[in-house]
Formats: sequence, structure tokens, C-alpha cells
Amino acid sequence: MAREKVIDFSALEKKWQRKWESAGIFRAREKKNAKKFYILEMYPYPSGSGLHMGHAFNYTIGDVYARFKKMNGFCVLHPMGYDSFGLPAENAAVKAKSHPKKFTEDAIRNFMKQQKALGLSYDWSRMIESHKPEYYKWDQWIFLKMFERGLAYRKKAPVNYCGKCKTVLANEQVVNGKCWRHEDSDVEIRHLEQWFLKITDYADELNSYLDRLDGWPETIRAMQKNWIGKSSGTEVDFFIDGKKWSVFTTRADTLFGVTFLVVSAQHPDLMSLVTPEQKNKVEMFLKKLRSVSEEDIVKLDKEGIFSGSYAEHPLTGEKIPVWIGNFVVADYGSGMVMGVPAHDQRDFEFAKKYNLEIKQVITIDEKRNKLSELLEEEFEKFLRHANKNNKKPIIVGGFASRLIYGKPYRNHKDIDIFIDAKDFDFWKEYFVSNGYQDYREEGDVKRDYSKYALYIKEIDGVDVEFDVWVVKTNKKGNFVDFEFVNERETTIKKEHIIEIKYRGLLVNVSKERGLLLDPNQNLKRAVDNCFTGISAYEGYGILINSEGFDGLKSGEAREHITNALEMRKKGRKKIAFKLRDWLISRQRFWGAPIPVIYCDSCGVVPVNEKDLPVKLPENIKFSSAENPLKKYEKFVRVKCHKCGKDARRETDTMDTFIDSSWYFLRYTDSKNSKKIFESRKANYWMPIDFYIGGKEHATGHLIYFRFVTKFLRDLGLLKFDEPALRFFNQGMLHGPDGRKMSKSYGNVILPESVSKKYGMDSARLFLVSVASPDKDIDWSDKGIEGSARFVLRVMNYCFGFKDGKTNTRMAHKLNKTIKNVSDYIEGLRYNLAVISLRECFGVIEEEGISREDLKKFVKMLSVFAPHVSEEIWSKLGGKGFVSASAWPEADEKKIDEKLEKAERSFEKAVEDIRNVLRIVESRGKKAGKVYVYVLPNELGNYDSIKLGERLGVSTKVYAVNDSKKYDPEGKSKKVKPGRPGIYVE
RNA sequence: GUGGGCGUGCCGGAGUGGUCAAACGGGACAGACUCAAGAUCUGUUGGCUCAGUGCCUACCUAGGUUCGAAUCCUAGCGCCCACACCA
Repeated sequence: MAREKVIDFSALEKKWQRKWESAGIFRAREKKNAKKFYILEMYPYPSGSGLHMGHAFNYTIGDVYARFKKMNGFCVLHPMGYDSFGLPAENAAVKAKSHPKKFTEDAIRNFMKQQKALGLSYDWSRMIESHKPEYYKWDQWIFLKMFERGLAYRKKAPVNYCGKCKTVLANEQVVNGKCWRHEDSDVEIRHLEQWFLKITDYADELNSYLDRLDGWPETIRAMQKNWIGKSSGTEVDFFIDGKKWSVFTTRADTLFGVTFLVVSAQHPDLMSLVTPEQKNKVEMFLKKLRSVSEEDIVKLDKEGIFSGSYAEHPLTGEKIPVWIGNFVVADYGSGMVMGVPAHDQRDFEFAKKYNLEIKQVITIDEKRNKLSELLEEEFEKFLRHANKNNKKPIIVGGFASRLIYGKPYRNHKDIDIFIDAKDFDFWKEYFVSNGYQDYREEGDVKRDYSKYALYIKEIDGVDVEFDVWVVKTNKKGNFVDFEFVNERETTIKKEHIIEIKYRGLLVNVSKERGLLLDPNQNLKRAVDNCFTGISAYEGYGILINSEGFDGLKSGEAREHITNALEMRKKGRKKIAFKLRDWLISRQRFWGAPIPVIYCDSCGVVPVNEKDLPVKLPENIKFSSAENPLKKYEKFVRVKCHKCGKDARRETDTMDTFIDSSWYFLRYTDSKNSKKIFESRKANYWMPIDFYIGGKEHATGHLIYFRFVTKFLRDLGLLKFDEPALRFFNQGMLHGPDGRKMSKSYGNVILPESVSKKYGMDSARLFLVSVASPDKDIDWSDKGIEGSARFVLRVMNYCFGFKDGKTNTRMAHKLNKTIKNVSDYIEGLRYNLAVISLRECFGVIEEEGISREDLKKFVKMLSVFAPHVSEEIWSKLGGKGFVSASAWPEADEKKIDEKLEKAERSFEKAVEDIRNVLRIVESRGKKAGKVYVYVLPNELGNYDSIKLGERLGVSTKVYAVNDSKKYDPEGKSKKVKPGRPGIYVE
């Protein structure tokens, strides 16, 4: 019957969209006594092909949240804009022989229309477009400010050049050696003067502040950490012909194993190292390298050539040959590395290939294996004794070998244990009777030997040592060594003590101290590898062949060797980053011009701030893919404002990632023509409380926007350190075939067609209910039909609504739903929220509900299905917009878990009875009547009429103690709590 | 190689120590309504057993911890993503 009432969803949606807009309910306003909430989805590039369902998915996730927050009384800022500079528009313009501006603005108009049709709660009055001079003026302003502070600089650098785009690409734009837009185009290397932003000045902060971003997905944080790539090591100075060359290493402990140096084949000063005899060979080598494409370089064998020069080892003074290699990264560290073939696999291969010396300086301790076994044996013995006597000392450390008492390296293992004071003598007896020597030395005034003991036994030349510490518990219940009550080192927190089983024996250990007692993970594993001569040993160990440092462990040796270098002024501790400076020059038209001019007498001159923006010319012809600015005299020719002479304008434009690195700030004051933004406003709305976007920006945009925010903070414009508190990656919507939605696959789903057929609300509901929003999902016609069915059911019910009463079951369900849905939305588990709503509606249909309570349900539904909810709301006589109403509050008093339990047993009973009925019917009998026997106190849970309705058979319920009950087979004897007895006839 | 994630019933996907043979949706099957189809409603959907509430086998595989594991630990297999000659 529902079919006749075909609903014109498109009309209904348009109606409410218009009303929302004219009432301006989604305008963001600063209010003093309400909390603000800034929610943002990454602004899109307005592609010419328009918006597909994948975009809708993305925006719906934000929209649900924005609506939820608004209904919860927050001042919500939820803006939208367009990332409208960029290559595709320019390419399209070339093709269509028109101007990218026209093309872009058409696309924006189209995109906006489509977005509005989704019913998103944006404040459109703050819309921004990055290609507008009012906007990119501030890109240029930021550039000038960076230039002033030395953060924008020019450098000749090898850059990635795509022949198809005819432009330089940033590292992020190179995918497997190919252009990110042209999978078939190899990227070539060219050397050009380029503008860079010194993001590396912020590397340390960008790295360390990641720890504060606990609202970000772990994966993104990990990716950024990895990308920034902080590593601490040592910078070692090698002298070559009296000139200093610094080399970065994280393995200073292998310094004595250096048998050659390798400088990057891309190093700018490379030729100064090459001796005349080697010059020809080197040049041939370099020529050969250049003929190899970027991609193949990665796959290439390590290759190199001798430069002819020798360096002086900073500690031994030995002569070390300097090589040129293809495997050294030119712009990491100093572009030169030390070759330690014995302990680095790459160096090893290189040395084998060119017959260079391999000098081993690290050895593993052969005795360690045996040592471990021995120690474990002793430890087991100790534990057995403890278990037998009901003692449980706490193991806080040990199983480590170390240098003892300043003596030269000697095999030694120790175990630190914490014991109770009253066990002191007990353990003394044990150790002594097991052949341990009490090793407490007199004369150490710092220690009270009645509360500390040190038992050592020598077995096969190895010292096994138990350090016994008497401890007490402090106020917090933590364990503290008597002697060092105030020192953290000997305080063990009680929550770090865990009980584990070790070879069947119980033992308390301190988690924090990292004692590895898991049988699968003992020390043997760590020393399994040994130096075979077939490959390098890259692990740590004990130093040999290292002059005065022999016998030290790697970790200690690193410190000592660095200190030794430092004393001789030939090295120092250093922190290196993988992060490179941000190359922002693009040899393209459609971007913000870099505000710089070149004057023959003044050099590089920044444009005056008052002359901003440097506008892109509008009446310019596009004929080829090359930047037309270069040949556009009116743009290029300019007078130097310093000296008045003729000068040239920079024709490169800025990377579009500049635009997006601060756009979120502009939303807070998008119409300001005097300033980039009013600090007061930015500080009010920022930081973004909730930012939504794709994972692909993890090491691009999401680093840049942090960088620029920090920079603007340092200019004094902002009072916070990070742009976004919480970041969320939405999943990707695939086509019905499970493949990425793309025109070439022909699997693109358009919102328009979906809206017409099922309504946008059904689509929204479907998108968020398939899975949690961070998962990739496939579009499914069946799936949306399911959602549409639900929407229709709700509409039918509400449109024909007859006032009812909310009974206790209904009240319980409704209030529990309110509670759950609120929590689920807050935690972005929209799928579960929708399920709760569905379940709740099922109960509404069964039980009936009061008008006011139904409205509460509609409110919750409205964040997912705003249009139909408005329609229902108005039909139910709701005031104003449901979208502007207050989120319902759960009345905890009405939530009664007992009811739910009762319901569960009711359902179970229904199931049981059905089972019996089935059996009866399978025997050819027809069930006429069902008798149910329940415990007297459960009588209220089983309603005869309801049961009868569910079963389709007339049903009678008796209490077991009812003397008048009809029970010919004595089934009432089977009754248990929550389980009724059943008789069918 | 490094870092991160994941492996659940026919499918999508909930579920992180007992209340789990596993939410919810989809599909399939059966029934009701209908001349019929669609829509809608009801039920079934691991196996066995059966006047019931019982048993067995199950959450990639193998072990382990636990009174108890889809859930925790270890190892293995498989899949996905990102970075990748970073010294």
C-alpha cells in the first residue's frame, strides 16, 4: 500500500534546504557563553567532473557530527571552500583554449550546487576560493614574512621534472619514479634555481608535538614520525686534503671499522675530491648514472668509483680512500657516509664488489648463550625455593651483562630483586647454602648493609649475581628501596608489578624494567646471529680492534667514542632529520605568483607588502602546456622598487599546498581585506576541534598545515601550537564492483540519481551504516534499498501517527537509545548509532509512543536523515526546525536493565515454544493451545496476549503455584528462573 | 627492508576475557497477503539431537596463559597500506 504514496524526495529535500538557508540556521556566530566547535572537512579541489557519492560519504561524516554538536548547544563553525588552484584546471584550459579561471569558476558553481543538494549544514557565508586574489594575496604575504625571517630561500637543486606536466614535482608527487598524475611518465632530474621554505627549522617541534596529538589516528602520527625521521647520532669530521668533511652516523661504535668513505654522486662539491688521474673515469661514471631513470636507481646495484682522494681517520689518523657512490643520498646529513663494511650490509656489498678492506670491530659475546642458560638455571632454582616457601620476591631487573666495578670487561650477569625486610635472613641462608658469597664490601658508607645484600657465585668463570634490596611500600603503595627513598630509580610503581608464570613457577616482575622472562623470548634469540663473513653483522655487541675502546658494549662505546671525538674537536653529537625543506616553486601558471622580482643590481627583491597581491593576468593566451607567464611581457617586466631600474618578475607560482596550509584560519574571518585574519577571531575558533580528510595527506598537507600554523604563531598571530586537535580519516567509498570509483571503470555513482530514486537521506543513512566510517566500503544498490525501506517505514508511521502513551518498556528503550546514540556519535561509530535507532523504532512500532517522545526519536534521526526528519517534525507539530532543536537528554531513571533481561527471557521463551510447536507439527498434530508456566514473580514478564500474537496460537500463562492451572503432563515442574515450562495441545 | 593495520558465519560487518552459535544489514529459503509479480509482514539460515531449554564443531593456523578466549600472550601463514639505499 505504501507504493501509491510515492514520495518526491528531490522536492522535499529542496524545500528544506531552501528553508534552512533563508533562516540561516547554520551560520556560525561567536557567542560568549557557549562553547565553540570547529569542524572541518578538507576543502576539495573543484574538479570539472563534479561530485560523486564518494564526496557525499566524506561530507556526510562531518555533517552528522556538526549537526550533533549544534543540537548539543555548541557554537558550530562548519565551513566549506575550494582548493581551486592547480594543474587540472590549467590542463583543461589548454585543451579548451580558454582561461583556467573560467573553467575553475564554472566547476565551483557546479560543485557547490551539488554540495547544497546533499543537505550539508555548512555556513556558506564564509566560503573561500583559493584562486581569488583576495585569498592568494595572503599566500604571498606569508611568503614575504617567511622571506623576512630567512625561512624562504632560493637554492639550485636537483628536482623532479615531469615532461608531461612540464613542471617540477615535489617529492610527494613522485610515485615510484613516475609522475603522480601520469603513471606512464618517468620523472627526470633537472637542476634549477628553486624557492624553498625552511620547514626543517620546525622539524624538531613537528616531531615532538606529535605526542600531544592524541586525537589523531596512530597511523598518521606514525607516518609523520617516520617522514620527519629524527635520528640521533654523531657527526664525525674527516679531513681530506686539509678540508673538513663531516659525516653523520648513528653507529659511532663502529668508527674503527671505517675502511672507506662514500660521497653521493649527486653531491655539489663532488669534483673537488676528484684527483686529476681519476677525473676521466669519474666523469664517465657520472654520465652513466644520469642515463638511468629515477625509478631504476632504486633497483640498481651499489656502484661507485674511487675519487683518488684519501681522508684522515679522526682517531687513528689512518688514510681512508674516498669513493663516489650511487647509493648515498645527497641531501641527508652531509651527503657523505662512512663505510663500515663489517657492520653495514650496504657497505659490505660495496666493499666486496670493489675489494675494499673489511675490518671487524664488533663481536658478539660467544659466552652469552651459555651465560643465559646458566643464569636461567640459577634463577629457576631460586624461584622454586621461593614458591616452595610461599615467598614472592619482586624481580625488578637483570639478565643484563655489564661492566662491573670499573674493571675491564668480564662476564657477569645479575638479577635485582626486591624483598620484604622480614625475608632478609631467609634469603641469606638460601644463597649462602647454595655456594654464593656474600659480597657486601665494607667501607661503602652510602649503604646500610643490613638492608642490602649482594650474592655472587662464580660458575665456569662467570659471575652470577643476585642483588637483594629490602624495600618498603610508600603511601601510594609503591615499592621503595630503604636507602633511596627519594630517588625515582629505585621506586617501582605497584601497577607495574605483574605476576607471571615462568617454567611453571610464579613470580612477580616489574613490567617497567623490561625483564624478559617469557620462555619464547629469552636472550638466546638475541645472540643467535653471529658474524659469518657472508654478510655484515649489523647488531650490537662488544668492541674489538678499537684501540682503547675494546671490550665496551656498543651503547657505551657510542658515548665514549663521541666524547673522545668531541675532546679532539673532531666530532659531536648530532640530530639528523629525514625531513627536507619544502620546495614550493612551480613552473606553472595557475597558482599564486611568488612575490619576488629579480633586479640586475639589487638581486632578489621581495615585492613590497603594500603592492600585494601580485595578480595573475586574466587576458592571457594558453597555447601550450608551458607556463605562459614566462612570455607575457606585461607581467614579467617591472621596475625594481629599490633602484628603479628594469627588473624581471618571478614567473614561478606557488605549490597549491601553500593555499591549503592556512585556509582553515581564513574561515574564521574570511572577508577580511586588511589582514590575513583577525587574531581574536582565529583564536576564538581555532584550533579545529575535528578535522576530517583522507590518509593520502598524511605526509603532505597534514605536515604543512602544522608548519604554517606554528610559523604564524611565531609571528604572534596565534596563541596555540597545533591546528587540529582531532583528526579523522574517513574510509573510501568504492563502486559497486569494489573498485575505486572512477570514470574509467564506469562505476561512478552520482548523488543526483540516488537522490531521485531513494532520497538523499536514505543514501546518507546507508553510507554511515554499512561499517564504521573509517573503513573503506563498497556502494551497494541492495544496501541503499534497505536504508530506504527503513526511512519509508518511519515516514509512514509518523505521517499517520496516532498519539499514544509511552509505556515503561518504550521509555526504557527510548532513553537507552538516547544514551547509546549520543555515545556512538561522539565516538564516530555511526553504524552502531543507526542500528540503535532501528531497534528503537522497532519498539515504537510495537508499543506505541507519546508525541513528545516520538519527537525525541526524530531529533536523533535528523542528524542522519535531516530532510525527512524536518518534514516529520513539522507534521508532528514541532516548533521551528528539528535541525535547530536541542538534542534529547536521556533520563537515566527510566533505563531499567531488568526490563531488558525480562525481554530477553521472553524472546527465549518464544523461541522455545516455537521449537516445541515445530516438533508437534512435524508429528502431524495441529497445535490448538499453548500453556506456559512461570515463577510467580516473573508472571509480569509473560503476557498471554503478547505471546499469543507472536506465536499465532492462543496462549495461556499460569504461575506455577496456581492451583487452578491446567497441566496434564506436569510440565510446570520444568520451570526454572527465566525459563518457563511449556505444554502444547 | 622499516613502520602501521587487518584476518569473524553465504556476503558486508559488530563484537575486545564469561551474559556468544556471535548484534545489525544484505542475500538465500519457507510461509502469509495477492489471480500473479512487486512491495509488505512472519519465520528459518553451523551440525546433530529432540516436547524444548542438551551435545558437538566453530571467529586464519599452531601453541600458551586462564576456572573460562573470537577477545590476552608467542610463533607461523595470508592480506592491505605507507615510507623506502636516511648511514
